Amino acid sequence: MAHTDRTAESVTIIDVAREAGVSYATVSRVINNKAHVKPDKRNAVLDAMERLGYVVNQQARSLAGGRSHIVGLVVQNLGSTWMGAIVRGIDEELAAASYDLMLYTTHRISARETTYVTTITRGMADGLLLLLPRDPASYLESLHRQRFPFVLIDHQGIDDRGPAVDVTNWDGANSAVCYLLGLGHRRIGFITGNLEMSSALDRLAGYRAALEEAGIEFDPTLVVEGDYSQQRGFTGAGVLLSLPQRPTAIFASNDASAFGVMEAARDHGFQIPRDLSLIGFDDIAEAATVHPALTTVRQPLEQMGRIAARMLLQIINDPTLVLQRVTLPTELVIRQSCQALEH
Amino acid sequence: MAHTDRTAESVTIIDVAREAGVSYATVSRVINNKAHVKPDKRNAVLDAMERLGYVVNQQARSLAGGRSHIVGLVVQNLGSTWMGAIVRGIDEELAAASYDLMLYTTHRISARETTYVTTITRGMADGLLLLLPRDPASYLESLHRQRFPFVLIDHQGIDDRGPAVDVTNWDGANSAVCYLLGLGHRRIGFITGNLEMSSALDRLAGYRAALEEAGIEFDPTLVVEGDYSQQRGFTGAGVLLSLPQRPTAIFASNDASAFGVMEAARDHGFQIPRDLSLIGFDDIAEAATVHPALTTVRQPLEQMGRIAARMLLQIINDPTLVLQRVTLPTELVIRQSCQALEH
DNA sequence: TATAATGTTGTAAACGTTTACAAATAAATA
DNA sequence: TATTTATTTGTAAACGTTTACAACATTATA
Repeated sequence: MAHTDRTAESVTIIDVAREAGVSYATVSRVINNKAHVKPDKRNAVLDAMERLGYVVNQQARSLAGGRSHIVGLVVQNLGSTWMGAIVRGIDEELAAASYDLMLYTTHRISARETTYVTTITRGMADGLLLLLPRDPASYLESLHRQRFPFVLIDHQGIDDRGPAVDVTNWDGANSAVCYLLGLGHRRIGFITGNLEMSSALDRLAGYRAALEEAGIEFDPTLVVEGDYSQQRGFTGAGVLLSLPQRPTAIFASNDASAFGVMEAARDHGFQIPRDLSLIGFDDIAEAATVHPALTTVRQPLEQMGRIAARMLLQIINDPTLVLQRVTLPTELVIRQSCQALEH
Repeated sequence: MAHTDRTAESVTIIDVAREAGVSYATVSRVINNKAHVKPDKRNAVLDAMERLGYVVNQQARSLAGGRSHIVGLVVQNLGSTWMGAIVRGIDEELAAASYDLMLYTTHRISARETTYVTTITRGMADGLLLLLPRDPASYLESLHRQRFPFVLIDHQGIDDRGPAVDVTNWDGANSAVCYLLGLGHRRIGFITGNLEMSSALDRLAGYRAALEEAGIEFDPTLVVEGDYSQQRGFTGAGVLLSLPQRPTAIFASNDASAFGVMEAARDHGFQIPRDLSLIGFDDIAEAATVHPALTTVRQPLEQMGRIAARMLLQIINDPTLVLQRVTLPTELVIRQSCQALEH
């Protein structure tokens, strides 16, 4: 209420102790919710804290051996809806535990790798969330050796060992293609993601498996390499649609490239879904608002973030814990971008 | 090279001092590039640091009264290309100064406002970058009173006082509309941004001024309210295109809503630019790859981030410095989404 | 060469916490 | 009630730095 800015000159644990008439150790116990404090003293401390507008000094706390209450987030870049959703989930979960988020870009890390990771692990952060690091092998190894808490998001890890969160990429791709097959499509184009990422590989494998199951021979000309960008989706679709025997449906490895396919289709005078069926992957917000609304494979992005954060917090609180990889289910969301093939 | 992980057990300034045969104060001087250290000792320390793999403990450093080398970034959400570009600029600039980035969401701040801001200012961060906070008045005031270093990005501030970075929103909108007028358009639709933001207000004013200059009476039915989202751009364009006297051109307050206009135009069977000219604002990456490529008003997003970060660093290093608002120029980027009106 | 001025180095205290340990108090047992 | 045991509280040291100050070494000036 009225305790606005007396705080400006730094209220310490000692000020609180004096105000409450106890020792500073007792104040520390109250702050950290430790046992062995009588209810009346506890209340006195709480009151004093409120009155003085005390806030803990994290630096001092973590220097003294406690937790820093900071989690590091390693990302490539923040400019995608995809990332935004995951980070939102992470942030919500961390906020609930009053943890803060430190941002590290992979760009920086690769520069002075080991030193940088050491800097992070040396006190600055209690744990690390690695969001799709392209080639994390080297510092992953280092983190592992130092037994520093970390969780991988949407990445296979070095050997599938250790805590991670991902989704059923193979299943998702597989069911998307099965859906198209069910609609009567036989020539189904595929635009890959960035093939350095395991998610892209898994989706490709899911596509191929679905065709194989259906007894359709794999045609490499129907697969073009992309990189999860709208631009590459556009050019890839351009190639596919210019084929002598063009595909009647295209499965794009993510929504962004599917939007590129939409552009290309329009350029070629094809209407979706009448002349071409289209499926994406991710279900980012735009997928529902685009026209025609995009049929796509939903990844529970926000939930991925939440769960990863929760796992990390668990490990931080109990370092002996050995958590396994969590794989969340994908789900085919049927909208207006596909239709049955007419003969 | 070979100093991989001896670091695991925490190398301190004292270890370095022992190794180099000097006192720890000297080591501190070397680390902070202070004067009064003989070259040979300086080198001895540098060598020892390298040999031991020393990295500074930020917590201890800032507790002892130094800088934390952390800058806080306050944002609403990370899911837009727009934000991604700005943050990239910020990150690059900070990396060069070996500053780290702490992420704070406005969502969190509003919850326990003053306390939260105090927490940040009390040691955790040396300064704050405020990226488009919707209504920052209350904590802005608090920051100002505490003389805590901060820089506003793309926001007017309480009274236009204090350090900030923004762009010529009015000019940009004005020149876009002038361009359309030059092409012969007279009925020009406008889709606003989120009118709680000053940028949206400025762009609207620029639009109105251009019409007025050209002696065209302002027609309120040609202005529909949006919120910078693709979705609202779509619905807004729907309204405009269904008008008995539909506009021959639309100026959307940002690229995302312009993409919505594209969808709507297609739905109505209008082809851009033949039947409808369209201009956006921002020049995000997709603007160039979309089809037809979008004519738009470019904001130097990455540069905004860079400059804001640089200003903040300046203020941190010299708190007496009084920096003024920096307004960067926008630029009309002409692509394929507009054409001259035929009579 | 003696002295002042300047440059270099080291010692000690401080920053705000946590935590091991000791002391004091209260409760339980004989 | 005397003694043991458990609970509560306080004191002191530590975490890894920065920085004021004092001490020492060097160079410049007279």
